[in-house]
Amino acid sequence: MTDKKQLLIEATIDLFSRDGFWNTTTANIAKHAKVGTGTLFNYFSSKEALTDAVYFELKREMKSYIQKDYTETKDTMLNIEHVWYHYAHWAMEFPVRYDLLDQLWVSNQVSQEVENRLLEELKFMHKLLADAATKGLFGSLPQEYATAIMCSSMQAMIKYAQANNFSGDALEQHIAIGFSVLWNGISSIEGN
Amino acid sequence: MTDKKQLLIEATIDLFSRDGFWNTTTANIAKHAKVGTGTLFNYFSSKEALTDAVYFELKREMKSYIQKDYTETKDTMLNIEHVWYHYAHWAMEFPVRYDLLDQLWVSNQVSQEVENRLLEELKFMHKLLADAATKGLFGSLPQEYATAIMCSSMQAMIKYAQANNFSGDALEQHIAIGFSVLWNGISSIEGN
DNA sequence: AACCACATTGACTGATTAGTCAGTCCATGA
DNA sequence: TCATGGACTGACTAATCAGTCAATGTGGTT
Repeated sequence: MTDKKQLLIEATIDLFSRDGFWNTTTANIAKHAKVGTGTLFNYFSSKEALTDAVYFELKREMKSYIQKDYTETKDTMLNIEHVWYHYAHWAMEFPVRYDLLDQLWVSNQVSQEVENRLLEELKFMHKLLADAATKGLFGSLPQEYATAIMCSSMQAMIKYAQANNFSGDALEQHIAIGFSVLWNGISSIEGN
Repeated sequence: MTDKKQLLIEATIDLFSRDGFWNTTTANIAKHAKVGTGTLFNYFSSKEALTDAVYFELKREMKSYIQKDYTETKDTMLNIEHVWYHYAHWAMEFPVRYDLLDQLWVSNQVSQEVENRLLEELKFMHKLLADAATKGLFGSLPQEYATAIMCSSMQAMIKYAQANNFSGDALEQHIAIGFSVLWNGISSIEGN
């Protein structure tokens, strides 16, 4: 990854997360990266391509952070809890990056092609969910629905933690409680 | 409410939900409402004012739908369940409106002034949550966090129902299961 | 008919934007 | 010292948009 390319991605992260995709001009991104506007288009063919690159970079970083210290155990719940903890910590450590990831995910700025490439990249997380479903940890809930509930619970948990500036023990406890609410909720549903 | 005003709001709902706020031009809205572009600005001082009006209208409709057949009981959980059911049914009956409400809520297109006016309008729902917190139904969870979890669970439940085109008994069951997951999760947390 | 008040219109404007391109700069090597 | 190629630049362009306004249409009153 070129120096300038990384500079442009960092500038984009800053401006997108601060002003949003639609209020950020390519000229401004170049200015913040301290390069000419033309340079941006040497590295990225369009604003969309730049957005894709930013999204990919953020998800890749998030994945690396989660996989750090990750060793799969036989207890699938523990594995999922690991992901829950590390995702939350990543979000609290890099709030700007987390907010932008959330923003790009909710809006539809990211191309299908990048989403597909990320399926490959994040395979271990999908495998985790498939394991849980196979083992009956989701009761009668379809795997996709259980996953959706997990994602939205995570979002709510992190947002509240950010809003209240949790750190240290208070943060740890909040993350743990959030996981309990989720897991107790899901496992309260009986299988067929 | 004038005829043309309502026409413009309906056109805006259609186009915003289909193409998004940023890809919808005022000229296009006017065209879809079959009025001149100038007319739009006779009724709404700006695109932002129009957006505010749309958001207010949608929330007002949603509230009316929920309050239909609503009689407060002493069992706060039942009251909340009523809201859960009716909100879900509103979303399934008016998916375009629900999607747009969600979109406007996530993005920051709506002015603070309208949000404040809506606090008044939706007071009965906030009272419901305050009651639940007072009665200890949220255990040791702060009311704001419990509320956030409810909102995100609702979002996930509705999105899944829409994606799978649930209707009839399947829909009823899905809504009920969604509430169980939420409520069992929340009430699994002990009070202090 | 004549008049008026006001609703409606759409061509127009000024501002803004993604993307271009002719030219500059500079490191390398002969 | 000069030539070469490619990285870099920012003024520029074509397109787009929110919002304006002078002209036109309309319904009511005398």
